[in-house]
Amino acid sequence: MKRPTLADVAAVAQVSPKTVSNVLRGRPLASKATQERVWQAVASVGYRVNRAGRALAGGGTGRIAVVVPNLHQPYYAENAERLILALADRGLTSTLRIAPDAASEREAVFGGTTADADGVIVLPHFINTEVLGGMAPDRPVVQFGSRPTGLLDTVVMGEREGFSAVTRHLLDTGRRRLALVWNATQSGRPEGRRFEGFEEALAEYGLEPDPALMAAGSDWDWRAPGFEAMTGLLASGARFDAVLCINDSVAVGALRALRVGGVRVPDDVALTGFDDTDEAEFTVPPLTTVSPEHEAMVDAAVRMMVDRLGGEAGPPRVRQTGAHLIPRASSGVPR
Amino acid sequence: MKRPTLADVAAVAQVSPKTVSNVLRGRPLASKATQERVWQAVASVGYRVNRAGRALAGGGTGRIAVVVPNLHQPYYAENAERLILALADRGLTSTLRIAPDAASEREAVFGGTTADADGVIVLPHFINTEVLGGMAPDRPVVQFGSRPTGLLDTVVMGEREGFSAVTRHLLDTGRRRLALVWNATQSGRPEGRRFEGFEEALAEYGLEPDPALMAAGSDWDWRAPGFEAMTGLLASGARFDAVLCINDSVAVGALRALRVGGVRVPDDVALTGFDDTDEAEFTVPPLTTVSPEHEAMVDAAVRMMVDRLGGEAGPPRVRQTGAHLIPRASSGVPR
DNA sequence: CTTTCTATTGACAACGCTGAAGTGCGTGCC
DNA sequence: GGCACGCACTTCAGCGTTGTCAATAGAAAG
Repeated sequence: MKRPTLADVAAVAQVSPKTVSNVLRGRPLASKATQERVWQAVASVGYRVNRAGRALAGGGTGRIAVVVPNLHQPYYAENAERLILALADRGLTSTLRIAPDAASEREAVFGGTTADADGVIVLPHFINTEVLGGMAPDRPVVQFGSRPTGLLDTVVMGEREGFSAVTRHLLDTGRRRLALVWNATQSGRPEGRRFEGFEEALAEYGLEPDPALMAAGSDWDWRAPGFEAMTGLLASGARFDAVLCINDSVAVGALRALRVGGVRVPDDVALTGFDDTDEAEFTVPPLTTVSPEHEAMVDAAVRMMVDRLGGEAGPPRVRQTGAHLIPRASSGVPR
Repeated sequence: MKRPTLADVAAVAQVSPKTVSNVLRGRPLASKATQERVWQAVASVGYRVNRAGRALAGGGTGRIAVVVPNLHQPYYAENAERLILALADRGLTSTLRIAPDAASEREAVFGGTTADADGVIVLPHFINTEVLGGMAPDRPVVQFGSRPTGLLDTVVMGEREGFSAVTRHLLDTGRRRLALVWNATQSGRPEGRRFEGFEEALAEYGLEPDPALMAAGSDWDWRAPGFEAMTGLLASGARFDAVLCINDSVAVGALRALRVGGVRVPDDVALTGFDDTDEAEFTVPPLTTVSPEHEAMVDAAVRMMVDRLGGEAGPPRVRQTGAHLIPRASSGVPR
């Protein structure tokens, strides 16, 4: 009736509970024969570990916290899903935490609200070197995306390569006046690896970014800010024949603004996003975007986590994945 | 250095650990004065309960599992977010589980994979009376959306009212040949409360559903099936002046198919969705949809959960919320 | 001035598991 | 033959919390 415990398994296998525990944890202490017997006993009584007991005794919780700022942005939802499923493949359960502001993000990474997890994978929105303030967490933390701080294991996408690829793509197809819809930054101007990729590609054509063609949405990467920024750019009277958005959601907002403004995509203006979220495939017209190689990123993040849980020491590592262009109709050649 | 325990609080407050526990759980056993003292001690040592200890001792985990089939569909991601945040408001932590198939959904509801939760809120994709097979779970389970089985507490949206409202809206604005893009059903024909709403509204105009104007996507409510179903309908040569989709994602897929087919929305054909997901606001043209009153649904679900956790007994309840039309350009009057 | 309550608090033994520290017993070595 | 050693396992105590039941004190009752 009651859920079976280690002791029940032990009784059946004719060994001590501790031995059962050792076998379950994969410790190479027991003989082959004993291991065999234990596993059979486990199966026969239908044993499943009691995580509370294990956690209390110091054996860890077997749980990884996945921390995102929200789930309504496809970028976060889709990556959270990929991470959770990948962790499950490795036998790790996960618990998702939504940290909508800087304080809760920090809390989630450094303990408080995720005390019941052995490790944390965070898709940060606020974290930066300043926020961390030199603190190092007391358990494995992997940062997924965003700028490395040097304090956490981090997986970064090929932001620079990816963005220079879209930029080149637009230049190659004859666009010359490239506008940017960015998210707000401290400095008030676009910055970061993606922007570097942009400059890099322009330079190859002997061009430079034009400040008059840059629009920043709010700090939050999302559709409405993209819409507003684009609307503002249109109202400014600036002339451009392509718009590069910092990500897909912003592009979806921008697309609508272009439509409202009577601008045809791609005939009058080409439009591109970044991230390869599902929504990009079904916009009208479908959105050209950059794939950050989701599989590779998730794989790298999970692998780093598993290694650290396995006791691997050493300074924070940074793994970089590639990025490739996904050309679609939104950046098609004008008729 | 170490995380403070009940004993530490007890020492400061000059009472036994058990009394501290009682105060923390809100038991009305201790005197006012003692309660006061305990709370101050808690604050002064910065105590936070150790959930593993509590769970082991039988005090519950204070955790609610939110179960969804996936996170890449906005409907699930957005509602999971709302639920998680609403639970947090009530002081309940949550753990999100992805159950992509019938077996894991069942497992999640009946224990196995969510043994570490005091209760479960499930946004089902597979659950039906048959799958449950008369089983009653041994802890509070609230079903969010989908068809009630009579076995679980359930929150349902105003599906019938909502769908009859969109239907009437289309009829009121002069549309007469209404097509349906549905998800696959056992019977192969559209069914369910939404369909009833459709029939009901048609009947008011002396009309009947036309089988030639019905298209079913795959079982999965998602964009690609919507695209395929719509493409098929267009290829069939059927003539229609409006398309009602079972939900927003399907509508997004259908919109693209219409566009590819050279059909103008809303000039040639009006298009509608259901669910009021974020994506509906930013399609081109923006999508007319039905809001299931998210706040009310989430509120009802959380409230039922809290009541059950509080020990409320009785047979499964069903709470129904309303639904209202959100008219947008996709169902505008043709010029 | 006992006796019986009532209100408040405490002692104790779990809960299921794991780290640390053994216990035997057979081997290999000089 | 004596001794150290390694192997295969076990014993023990305790992780932080809670339910059960006992204990204490003071008040009310007789």
